[in-house]
Amino acid sequence: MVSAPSPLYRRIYSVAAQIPAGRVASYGQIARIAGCGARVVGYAMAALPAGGDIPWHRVINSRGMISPRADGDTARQRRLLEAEGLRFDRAGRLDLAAVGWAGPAWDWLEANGMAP
DNA sequence: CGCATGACCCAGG
DNA sequence: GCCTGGGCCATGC
Repeated sequence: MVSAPSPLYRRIYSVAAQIPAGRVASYGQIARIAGCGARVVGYAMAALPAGGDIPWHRVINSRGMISPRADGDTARQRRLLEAEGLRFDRAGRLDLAAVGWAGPAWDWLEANGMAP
């Protein structure tokens, strides 16, 4: 048996579950919505059960990079994101302005009716 | 209840 | 652009 996550963790998971495919959100962004510290979001992700329905791979740090995970398998997260059409630059970073959840560039496109 | 740990963030040099 | 130090706060022993 597995013990149920705390209410705070469920809020964090609930927020993460709403990130659309093809976009990413930072820990701090989720933390602000869930009402907790950014560090707690990372802690919640580390405690996430494998095989769940939470798109944990769409959660990255504020620099647009994949944070070193407890499992150490950052390559898997990168493959999952690339499978959704995301592109990493030479430094292994994503363009948050373009693919960030409600990023400025995306907002501009929507405001002008140019969003896909 | 104190202490250590951690998939973070921001400001400064 | 990189590295450093401080702040953040829940969880487990």
